[in-house]
Amino acid sequence: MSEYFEKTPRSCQGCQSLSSLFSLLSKKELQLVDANKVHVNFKAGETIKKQGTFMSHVLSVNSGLAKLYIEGIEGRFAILRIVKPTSFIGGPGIYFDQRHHFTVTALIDSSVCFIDLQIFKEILRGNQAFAEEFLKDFSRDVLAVYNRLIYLTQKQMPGRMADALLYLFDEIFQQPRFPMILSRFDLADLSAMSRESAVKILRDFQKEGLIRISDHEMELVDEDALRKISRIG
Amino acid sequence: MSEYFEKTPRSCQGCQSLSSLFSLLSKKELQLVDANKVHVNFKAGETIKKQGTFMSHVLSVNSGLAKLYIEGIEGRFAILRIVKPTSFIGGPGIYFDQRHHFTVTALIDSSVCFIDLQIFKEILRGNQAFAEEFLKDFSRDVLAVYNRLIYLTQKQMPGRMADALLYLFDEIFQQPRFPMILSRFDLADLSAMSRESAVKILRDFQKEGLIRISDHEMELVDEDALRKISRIG
DNA sequence: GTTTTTGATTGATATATGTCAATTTTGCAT
DNA sequence: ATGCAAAATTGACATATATCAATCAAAAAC
Repeated sequence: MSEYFEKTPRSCQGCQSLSSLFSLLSKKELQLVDANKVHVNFKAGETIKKQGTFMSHVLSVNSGLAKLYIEGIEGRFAILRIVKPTSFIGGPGIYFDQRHHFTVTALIDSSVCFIDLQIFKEILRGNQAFAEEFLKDFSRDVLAVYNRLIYLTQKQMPGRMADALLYLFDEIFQQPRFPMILSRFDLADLSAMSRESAVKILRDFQKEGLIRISDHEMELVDEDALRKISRIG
Repeated sequence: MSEYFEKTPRSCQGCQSLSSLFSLLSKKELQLVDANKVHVNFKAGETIKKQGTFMSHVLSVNSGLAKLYIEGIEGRFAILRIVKPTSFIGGPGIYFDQRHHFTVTALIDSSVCFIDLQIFKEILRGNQAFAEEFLKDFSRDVLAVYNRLIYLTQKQMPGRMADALLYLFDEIFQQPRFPMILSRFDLADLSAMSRESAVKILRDFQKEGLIRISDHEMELVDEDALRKISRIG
């Protein structure tokens, strides 16, 4: 394990990497978080949180990128979303059973703060605005899963793959050209198909000039066409 | 429209039909609910709440049965769950955008209380135990959607249909014999397949003696076999 | 009671998708 | 650089699934 505790723990006070959610905390509350957090660095490929384990902490991703996925049937995975810096990871376990219901794995070297769950809940109880914003965040995540459910079950493979690529564009990189941090396997898990099918669809997209894949880089060449494929399913 | 206001509005106080969630309210809070609710009866087939509309109220289903579904792509639906009496319907819209993100339709004659959303939120803010229980409920719903996402994308049709039937058994009727309130279309929407495919799978199940379908009644004859089909996907 | 409409059923067919096995490429460690 | 292991690719094939068109049954409307 190459996880290690940060040698020089910064204070949460004024930390630019803390999820924006925490901007609603008072100085006192932030100090409480500070005193009950652990800051850990992960290398690409390492598991940050494992589905099924006890939820002792909630997470704030300070830097890096990670995939958040449900471990499904017989070694198959469903990626719910890609986690980008300055975002909070909680999940339905916070209030249901204090367990993690997904696994989070670093895609590139990432830095994460682990905040004590009990302290977090305590602050939620005491700070109304914070609680509302937290719930809004959580609800947005839930809606994203609704959308995922619909498009994964009601579109065919090209539409699903187009959605996956456009998701990376719209939500994660905000530019049509981005590093290929997701393997074909990951893209398959993101669009609910087999690896081989993912490869074939991507090849088709490339042949038709919709995308370009060079070493470690993906470029969405014809965004409009991809959006059309997404629309017609 | 055959919806009509109840002639003799009962008080929420002591109402046996109100979702158990509300048992955590004080007398005062319950009176507040009482003063800001409307009680409406629906006939089978009627729409109780329509996706996309403004969420002015949250719902408590007092009696009857309803299907709760997302309207997806080009007239296709994804049933998230069947709503049985004494259950609460809110959804991610409460904290996200005050909109309904699913449609609820009565499967049989049903009676529903509409509780003013602002009042509901006010009570949530003031009653910690109630808020926690509400969040636990909501989280359970979210987990059910996670499960649904996995089984709908990672199992094939027989497994999905077996899951749908076992869901009706386990969660809704709690007995292997139950009225066929869901059309084949509904069962298809519940297991993410076409009507025709649903018909065929059900015919196969019947041929193999796993289920029995007589007029308006469904019986799960060989539960173990269905569970096995569910398991192997 | 008859007509009309809706839902259920069926089989034939086309398409989508997964699986398998073989091959190539790539990344990594020596 | 060299070799090894993992990932990506490919095409052939089998299977799963949707679609279509036609028929049948049942419920609702007249």
